[in-house]
Amino acid sequence: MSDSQDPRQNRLLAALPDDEYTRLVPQLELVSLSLGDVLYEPGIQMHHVYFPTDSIVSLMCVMENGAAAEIAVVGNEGIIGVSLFMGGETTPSRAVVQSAGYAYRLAGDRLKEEFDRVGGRRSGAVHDLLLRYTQALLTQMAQTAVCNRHHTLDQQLCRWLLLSLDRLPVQELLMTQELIANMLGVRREGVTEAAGNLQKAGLIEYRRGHITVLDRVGLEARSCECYAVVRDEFRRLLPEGGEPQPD
Amino acid sequence: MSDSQDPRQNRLLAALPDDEYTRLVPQLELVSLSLGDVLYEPGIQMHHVYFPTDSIVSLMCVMENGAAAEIAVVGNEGIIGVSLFMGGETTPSRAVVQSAGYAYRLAGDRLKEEFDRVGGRRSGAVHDLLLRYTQALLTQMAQTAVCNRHHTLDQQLCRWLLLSLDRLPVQELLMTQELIANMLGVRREGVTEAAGNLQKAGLIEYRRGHITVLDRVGLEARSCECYAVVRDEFRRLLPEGGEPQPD
DNA sequence: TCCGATATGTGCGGCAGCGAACACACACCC
DNA sequence: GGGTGTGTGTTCGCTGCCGCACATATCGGA
Repeated sequence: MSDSQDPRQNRLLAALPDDEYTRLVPQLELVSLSLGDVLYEPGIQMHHVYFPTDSIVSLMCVMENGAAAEIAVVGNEGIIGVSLFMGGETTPSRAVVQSAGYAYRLAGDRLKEEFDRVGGRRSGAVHDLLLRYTQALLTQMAQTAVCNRHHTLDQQLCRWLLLSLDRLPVQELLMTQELIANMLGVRREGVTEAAGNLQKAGLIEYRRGHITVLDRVGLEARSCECYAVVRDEFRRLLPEGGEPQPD
Repeated sequence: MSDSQDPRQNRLLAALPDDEYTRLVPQLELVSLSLGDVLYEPGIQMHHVYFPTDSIVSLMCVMENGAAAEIAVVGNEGIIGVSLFMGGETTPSRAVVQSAGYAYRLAGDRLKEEFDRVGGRRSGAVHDLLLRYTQALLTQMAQTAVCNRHHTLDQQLCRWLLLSLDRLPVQELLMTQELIANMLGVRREGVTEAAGNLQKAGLIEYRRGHITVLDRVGLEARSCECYAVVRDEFRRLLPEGGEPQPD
């Protein structure tokens, strides 16, 4: 996994001009993230932002009674901890590692410094890039909201699989149905049924915590439009678009 | 309504330091917004941002089949058109006037100018304020997503009424059940039933497009926690908190 | 004052997802 | 290679909301 050891595996970092990038690199710290690790708790002061390379992190909204739902997913296209540069310092949501891997982390005040830097000639590449990412994040949340309202579990599962897949270098997810249910905020049995449908349709293969995607195009067809909306908006707002999809 | 003719009825404008404010004021244009007016369509280039004074605007996410859902509501605490300073220029959502009234509008490039201004001594008050507002907006969207997932229509109606009420100078809404249903992305009949429940409970009074809130505290008790989460986050992030509530 | 448009109330069958309880089956470890 | 824990499949009745169809009430203008 020497690939994950290159900060520029993260597409935000990769999109920075060389001078900004070289200024930041020495401050980046490679960290290994395990499934279930919690990067942020609601209301707790954050100290770092994270740039995933081959890990995936879910932003979850947790309610008083413990019920929860994923509101966005962040992989190598993004950053965890936008509130550190947005000015709020904390958020009411939780960040949980959904797929183990690596990320580079950076002290919040270091990022802020770079974010606020106007620079002699160049006008804040870090600043502009992070704001564009944040707008993409807004879109993802908005789409999640409307998706929760209108779409069936089958469709949402497809969307979720695709969004995760786009953020991984492989076509396989290590993920139990229980965990997926937690992310989507539904019953585990519901996921069992939906996943069974997809398997019967020959779109995925399931074996005890391993999901392999067999027919990506079929998944997209079965997914609600929310996946495409989010993907396209990321492509529009961020360099190199939503994903370096092979096909 | 001479009150609505004061830009500082809008709490973002009110929160600006005097020099920024006086620089902006001459550029502000008072506009009257009627129920149903559309300020932005998905993907269309925006030219202005809007600072509501006594109007309310809903941000809607509209799907291919026409189904829609509100993802956030903006009143005198906020601004419509964050993508103009976030860098995206457009959004995939629609902005619809939910409650008629006034707003001040400002050319996008003028706002951007002020947003990017670093200023001699002061470090971008406009910049920081708008980013904090945007973070609050993020929270509102996130909470909408989880609310759509987990809460009953009764609870959501309460939340919606309270959020709208906080953004109005009066305790009465001009709003048909049909429109509310559109906002929430549910059936009109469902709203009829939920509103009937609230009326039976003595919390509101309903008469053909007019909703009067009789027992605000009761509404809050019946609402899901989402209302309080959003309100508190606005209070935390923005000067003077979520609302100048009388009680 | 009456009419018509518009808003609201109500009743049906249907379905997706919930919550609980249980049977099975695979993987891994000793 | 046999157990044990943890994933997965399946069943039940129940509820909340949908989609449709229609009855009634209210407002505002001619």
